[in-house]
Amino acid sequence: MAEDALTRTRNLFIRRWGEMGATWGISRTMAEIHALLFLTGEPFCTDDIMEQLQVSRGNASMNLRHLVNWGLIRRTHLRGDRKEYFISDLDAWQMFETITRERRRREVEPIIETIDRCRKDLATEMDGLDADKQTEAKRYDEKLEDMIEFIHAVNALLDTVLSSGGGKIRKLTGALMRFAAGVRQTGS
Amino acid sequence: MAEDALTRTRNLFIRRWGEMGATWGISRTMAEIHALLFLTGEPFCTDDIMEQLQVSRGNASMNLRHLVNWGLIRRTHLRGDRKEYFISDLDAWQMFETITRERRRREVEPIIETIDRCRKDLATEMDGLDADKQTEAKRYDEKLEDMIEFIHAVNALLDTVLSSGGGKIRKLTGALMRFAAGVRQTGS
DNA sequence: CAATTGTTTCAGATATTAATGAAACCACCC
DNA sequence: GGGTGGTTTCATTAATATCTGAAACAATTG
Repeated sequence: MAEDALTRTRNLFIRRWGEMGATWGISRTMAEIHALLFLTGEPFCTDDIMEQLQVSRGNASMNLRHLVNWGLIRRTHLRGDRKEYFISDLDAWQMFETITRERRRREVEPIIETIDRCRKDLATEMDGLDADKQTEAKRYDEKLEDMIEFIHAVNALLDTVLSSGGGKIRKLTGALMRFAAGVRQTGS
Repeated sequence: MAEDALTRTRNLFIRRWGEMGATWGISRTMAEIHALLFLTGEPFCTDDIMEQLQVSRGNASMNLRHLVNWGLIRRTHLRGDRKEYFISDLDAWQMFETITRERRRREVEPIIETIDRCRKDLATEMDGLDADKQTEAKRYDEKLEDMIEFIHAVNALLDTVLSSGGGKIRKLTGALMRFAAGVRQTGS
């Protein structure tokens, strides 16, 4: 039947997107709403979403708000209509950028702070420890330093990729691959 | 007191690591066990872990198994001791690689399949649709194509980074940054 | 300013997920 | 084969996260 191919595609995509979101820290409904808006590119109002996804008003409202806070969708209005509509007009790369920045701020920054604090803590108390403990403390510190370095390296890499924008990603990857090949040949 | 700096550091790190894991799809206990093994680098048996983290035998056993399945820790034995011990001897980069590969296999592959299926579905039914629907279908397809391209680009980038190994990351990032700067100047 | 339309909140209900602990299991040794 | 030390399973319980729906709230209109 004519309409089914579209609807089926939409629903399948929405369901999977929702599941995927769930394995990340994003609630299923939130991911599904996003999928719906992203895929259609059209403005939807709260009632549309309630009907399409069969969720309650409260649920729809909450998750729409979260999505707006994340910067993944935005409010909009249709002329001649009092209702608020929501729309997703970011492309995949912009979405990635938004999510990355948000998660970094919410999750990575705190762990960096924690590690720094742990290391300071260790350093200040180092003197008071006997030899065995000092060795152990040193081992901890090395691990923590490694971790910090790793995080910084990934951050730097991400910044570079993000700031270069989606349009250039293929060029970047190409360059990177060539470079990596070079590094591998000449050794570290 | 002498012992406290070590213990405090350890516990703080473990707690945070656990929380962080929880916001990813990793259960708190699993992340905490991993943090404990990672930070100390020492072999622990099930009973050690039960005591250190105050969890039940079943919980410890289950999560140890998961960690082994993920490839993040491995079983080992101490001579003269029948018990099984567990150890984490991967560095941050190896961990990243392991987790990335695992998550890609478990979460990204399925969504690629879904999208491909959606697009095939759309393509085969395209002819039967009237003009409006065709336009809409086309729009869906474009979105899906974008998404696929994005995923492939990220995969390629990740492969490059992963295959180059942790030791070379700084060189890679440096090269990438220089290149990105070049691209930005000359335009896409 | 009352009626209408639309949005947000929140206490309680529901569903999902993780943890417990006792029992079953396994492998080895004597 | 039976005892011992160790590991795994799984039904039950506990904790979390999520969703609902009705009520409170805001804004707009006639």
